Amino acid sequence: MKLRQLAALLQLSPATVSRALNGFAEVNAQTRARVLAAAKLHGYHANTIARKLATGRTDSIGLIYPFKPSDLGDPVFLEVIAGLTESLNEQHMDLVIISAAKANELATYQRVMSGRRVDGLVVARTLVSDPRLDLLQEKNFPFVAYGRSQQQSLPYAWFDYDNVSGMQLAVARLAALGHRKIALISASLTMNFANQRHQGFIDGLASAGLSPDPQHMLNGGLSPLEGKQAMIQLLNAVDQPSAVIVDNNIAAIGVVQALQQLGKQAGRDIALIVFGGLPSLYGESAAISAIMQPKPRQAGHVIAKLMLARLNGEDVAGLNQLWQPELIAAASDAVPGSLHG
Amino acid sequence: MKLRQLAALLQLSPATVSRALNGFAEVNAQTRARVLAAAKLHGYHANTIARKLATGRTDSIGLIYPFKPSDLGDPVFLEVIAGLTESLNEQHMDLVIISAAKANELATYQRVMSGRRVDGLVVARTLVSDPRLDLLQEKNFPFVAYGRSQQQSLPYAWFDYDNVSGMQLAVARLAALGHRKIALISASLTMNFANQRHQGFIDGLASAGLSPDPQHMLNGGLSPLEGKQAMIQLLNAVDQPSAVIVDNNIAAIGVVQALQQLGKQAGRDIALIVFGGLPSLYGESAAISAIMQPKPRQAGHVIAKLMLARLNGEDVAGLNQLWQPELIAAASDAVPGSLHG
DNA sequence: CTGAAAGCGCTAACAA
DNA sequence: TTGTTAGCGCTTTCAG
Repeated sequence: MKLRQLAALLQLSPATVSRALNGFAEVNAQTRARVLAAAKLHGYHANTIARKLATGRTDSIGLIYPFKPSDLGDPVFLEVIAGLTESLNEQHMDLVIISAAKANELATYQRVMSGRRVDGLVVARTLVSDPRLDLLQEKNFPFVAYGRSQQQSLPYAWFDYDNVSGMQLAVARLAALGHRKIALISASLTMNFANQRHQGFIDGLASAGLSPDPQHMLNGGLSPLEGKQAMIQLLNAVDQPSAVIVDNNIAAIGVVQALQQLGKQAGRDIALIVFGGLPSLYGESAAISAIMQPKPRQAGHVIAKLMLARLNGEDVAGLNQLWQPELIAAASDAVPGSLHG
Repeated sequence: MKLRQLAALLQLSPATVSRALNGFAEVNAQTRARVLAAAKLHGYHANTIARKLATGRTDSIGLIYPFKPSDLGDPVFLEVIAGLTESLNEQHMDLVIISAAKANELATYQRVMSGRRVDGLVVARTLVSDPRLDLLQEKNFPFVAYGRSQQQSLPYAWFDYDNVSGMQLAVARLAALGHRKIALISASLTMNFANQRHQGFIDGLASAGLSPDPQHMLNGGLSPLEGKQAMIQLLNAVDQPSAVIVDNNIAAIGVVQALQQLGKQAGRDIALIVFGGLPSLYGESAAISAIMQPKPRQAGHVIAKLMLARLNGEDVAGLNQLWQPELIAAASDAVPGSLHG
């Protein structure tokens, strides 16, 4: 069933039927009722593609996604996506997930933008210096960044959790417990979240009157294996820290494995705080202190809102949201630092 | 930049440019080279929407997805999706994820099919009696089921792991170790995978000369909480089983939590086998015996292949694949059943 | 309030 | 091998 047929059936022009269906005000109430009834009766739905071509909009937003186990394992990210699609669907928009190998990621952006496959893009896992954002800004293509970057001269729409303050919370807590040797296990510092958390760590130490010890700051870990290796290195160090902060929950899994393997226990032998918390599916989750990014699903809703505003032509300078992480204290950081010196 | 402009630039007709770009054989080699060079130079990419309208294809397949934590936590499912998008993207097709609340899931199917938003649909988490498959078959809309159903009179394309034989493997292993009181924790038996595993359980017991004990067959669990409750019930039962099989890895997380909480250990106090294995991120994963569904990413590739064949008009009767699960033995089932009776 | 007509940007017969 | 000409199914001016 297509529009023309429906119109013929009703003895109306396609234009009127289209207007009735799309809720234009000028249509006679009775006519509209007839049209809607007939559409329902015959199960008519407008061909999405044709409508898209006519209106110029695709009613979909894209997420270019290099599928990697580490992303899939991040429950916060997945919840954000879930919230995002929820909100988009309310607006009759789709989320199109486009997988791209890391190597040709930029080329994929080019292709998607140039082919107008989507109305806008969500950029996740931002880098400190992010060529994707440069490209999008250069082409003036609508996007919302989930996470910020540090090299953009022009404003852009973004949502982010406050990585600096979140890490400061963690350090302040440990310092208050008397810890003076606090270690940090970071993801690669080219990733913006890791870079900011790293900065927050240094800031936090400074606030506590401590100075950073390069030996206690390991980076590069965004996998369980790397986290495990880093933790083993710390535990075997001559100058062992009394507390460890892990800046991401994927590496944290390896950290916990390392503790198990060496017969150590978080909260007894060493203090541990995980940024993002252990994946909620993880059994011991409740026992590990965490800096949590609250309400990830709602964060997805907000990203959708920012996107719609951007598509609506609102000034990007106002389209930012910075949410505060929260400290969820549990047993794992309960070791007073003084026991260890 | 649109096709017409590019054509004008090259002093060619739009048709020729289109043909050159789309690899039609009749185009002069030199002409094609010129066109491709110019397209590259100007970063021309065909407008996807216009192409879609002209060809009648959307070059995308859909996955209608009720976002729930349990799905997101299932790494096998996520890997399958990853593999699916990988293969589709090779064919320049997208996977469109459309989120739908459980309540209006069927209505969403109607809307998507009628609006021709996608060329085909992947149906996941099939039910023993699945109205979605009925609807798709009735409308003759292309689809591939990930998992089977049991009420379809007509053939359809599907991919599935052999749930019956997988569960038989688990039972046979435990029986061989001397266990005579084997319990099963199942997801809802309206879900086809759970139903089939349940059947495989009964079959497996029969092969071992054992008869099923209703007290040891609990169902309804597809969440950590439900798994935990079921396990606690079994552990506190007067007639305690010496071995437990959990039919899904989400509930299994709760099962492990229950063991921890009651101070029991899998492989020492009770034998445990998990269908699907514990999520790979889970620390103790390696220690838990599992029936694994091998190569989920390749399974995604296969689903893509089946879909393309279906869109190509191949007979659905031949478009099925049944993969065999594998037993990965570990310490968790090492308790001889004879110790317990 | 409704209709006629002109596209949206591309592809695909049919001609040449 | 290339060009001409119609559409794909809808929306949207512009008239009426």
